[in-house]
Amino acid sequence: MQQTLNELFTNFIEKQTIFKEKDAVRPTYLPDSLIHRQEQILKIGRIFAPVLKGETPSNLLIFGWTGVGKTAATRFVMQELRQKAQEIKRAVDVVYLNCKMEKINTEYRLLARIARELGKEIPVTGLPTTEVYNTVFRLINDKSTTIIVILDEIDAMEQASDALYDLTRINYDLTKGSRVAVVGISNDINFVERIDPRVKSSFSGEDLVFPPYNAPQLKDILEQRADKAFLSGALSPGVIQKCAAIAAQEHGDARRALDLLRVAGEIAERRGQDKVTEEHVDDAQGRMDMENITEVVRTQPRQSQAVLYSILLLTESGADEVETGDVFNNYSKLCNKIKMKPLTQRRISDLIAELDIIGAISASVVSKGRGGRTRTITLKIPQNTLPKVRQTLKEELMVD
DNA sequence: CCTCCACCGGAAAGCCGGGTCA
DNA sequence: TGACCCGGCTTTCCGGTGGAGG
Repeated sequence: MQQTLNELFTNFIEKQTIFKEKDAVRPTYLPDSLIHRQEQILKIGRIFAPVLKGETPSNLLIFGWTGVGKTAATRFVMQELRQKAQEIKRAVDVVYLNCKMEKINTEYRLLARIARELGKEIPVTGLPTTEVYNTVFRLINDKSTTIIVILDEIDAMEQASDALYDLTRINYDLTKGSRVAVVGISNDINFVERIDPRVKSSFSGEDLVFPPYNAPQLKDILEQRADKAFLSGALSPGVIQKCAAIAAQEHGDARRALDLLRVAGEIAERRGQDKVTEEHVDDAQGRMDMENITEVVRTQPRQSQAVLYSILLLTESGADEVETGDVFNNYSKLCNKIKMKPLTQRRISDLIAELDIIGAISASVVSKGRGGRTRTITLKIPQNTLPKVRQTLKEELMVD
């Protein structure tokens, strides 16, 4: 056993048949140059150039589907800007925050996070929000610098417009020449319509929309990355084309294209083949779909899982459309069986709505006249991943 | 045209587990 | 130690409602 494992490892190290530098086909990799985004990069640059003269730049909102280069372009510009600022000895700080991933969705958290970025630890909770604001304010004020706060996936902060307001208002109170500019990155164009008008006005003027990449553009991007990532000759002709074509159909998502290419490579590698083929791309696509879905299901709160499982059971026993009432009854029974405290129908109603948002089900309110008003629910999990999802739910809920 | 069903969904308030601070 | 704060989840309360059936 030991022998073979050892062999496996040495084999793995010595037998590099596919990848040269795998990181280059990860979406987080920032290449030396971003192709097909020159126009946007220049525009961002134009907006922030005043920073180099110590002037206040405007706030900026950037929109576009996922994987169209918003984050990459912004990070790219900031990198260059910081470099230039260093050359001419001007203080510029860039604070990059991903609101969704870091769960920054309240005033308190945003302020605390910025404070930490500026070198001051703030407890996760406990302090009055105004005190945190004052701390952040002092930090910025004393530093006499321009701080550019990048809020990626800013939609996650929708409920916390106070926080955004704070950030845009802070400039009026600063006394020692410090400045704060905000870059909001969102994949929802309607985001602006939903935010607080006070905040909206402070973002007025500058916004930038990133169009999706088309298939040829995606092909260029993949080729640029593949050059670094793969050994020469490791890709069969047509592989890149195929990844580009698939991703182009899904709103020109470069992240998706890169993931496909990387996973296809991994599959080929694991099978001990020295060439990535189109078939590997197909397999990669299937596997990614399945993994994404099961992962989402697995990481759902237990109560949500119970609701989903109830819907799944009802669907499997015939009906392809179920209603809130049915789900609730079934859910109650399930709770009884697995000894879990059942929640109210009101709450279940919300959980159903959440499951709709994450795409596991599709639910829409319909009126059935005398039959009352309810949600009509259909399961949205693809047939081929259904067994795996059911298995996952069973394990999570520990039902037999 | 009116009724009335079976929920929807907003508001407010409670509870809990995390924390600070004097 | 006790007063107080924060965020997340949940309950309680309750007014609202599209449209089939009367």
